[in-house]
Amino acid sequence: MSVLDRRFAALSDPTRRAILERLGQGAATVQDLRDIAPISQPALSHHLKVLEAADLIETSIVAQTRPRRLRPDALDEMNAWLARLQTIMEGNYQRLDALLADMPDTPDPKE
Amino acid sequence: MSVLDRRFAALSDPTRRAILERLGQGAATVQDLRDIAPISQPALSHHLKVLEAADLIETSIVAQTRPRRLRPDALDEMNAWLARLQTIMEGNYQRLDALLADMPDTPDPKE
DNA sequence: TCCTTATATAAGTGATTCTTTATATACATC
DNA sequence: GATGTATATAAAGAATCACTTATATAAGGA
Repeated sequence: MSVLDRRFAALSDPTRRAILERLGQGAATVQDLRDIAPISQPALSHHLKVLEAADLIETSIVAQTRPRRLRPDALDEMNAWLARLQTIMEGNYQRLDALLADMPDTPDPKE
Repeated sequence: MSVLDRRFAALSDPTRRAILERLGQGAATVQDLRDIAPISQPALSHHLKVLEAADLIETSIVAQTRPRRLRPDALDEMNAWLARLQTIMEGNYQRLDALLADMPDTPDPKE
């Protein structure tokens, strides 16, 4: 499973999207996130693990707490993929050329 | 499961992303898509069903064939969600930059 | 040391996903 | 009507997922 696979899969869950939106306002611990959904603490920790496996968030260590924050470049790859497909769909070749020129290599969605 | 859930989940599979990229070049039947991945015809039909349930593609009927094409507005909602999160993130980092610039001393950059 | 807080991990369960082969349905052509 | 082609659906199995409760680990404070 590629990182791109994991990222899209991670975003397919509304609880995980809510976590990301909450982290958009700044770092948060598991306790801080308890009220984003009516689930158990282990379930929440599991969602965080999924998000971290997708390289969408990162973890620091402060005493017993593990504040999570968003990775700034996390969405770039997905945005690039969506933009490329949308550009193809819209037949906007100028934008496609610009996008491809910005890319280091031709992205291959297969792994 | 919301449409947004289904869309992100649909994109988490590389075979389905390959199908979408192929459909970016125009409508295609199941037979046209056979070489997208080494899977059986029912498996391919299943992927198409997932993509259609996510409102990413639509189906027409031409004799026995069922040409699929991309739905032009399919990616808008996902783009909007990603753009919003990215905006939140960027705003957060701008605020962080401002905060660091205001500080008299270099804070501990430990992460 | 003992207790509390914060988080992770284990174990188990039910639901969902992805795949296959086999079969059914719809249409075209002969 | 019989046959071939295109696609869908059914059935079944393996793998993964999302959740639970119970427990383990790690650190802080009395």
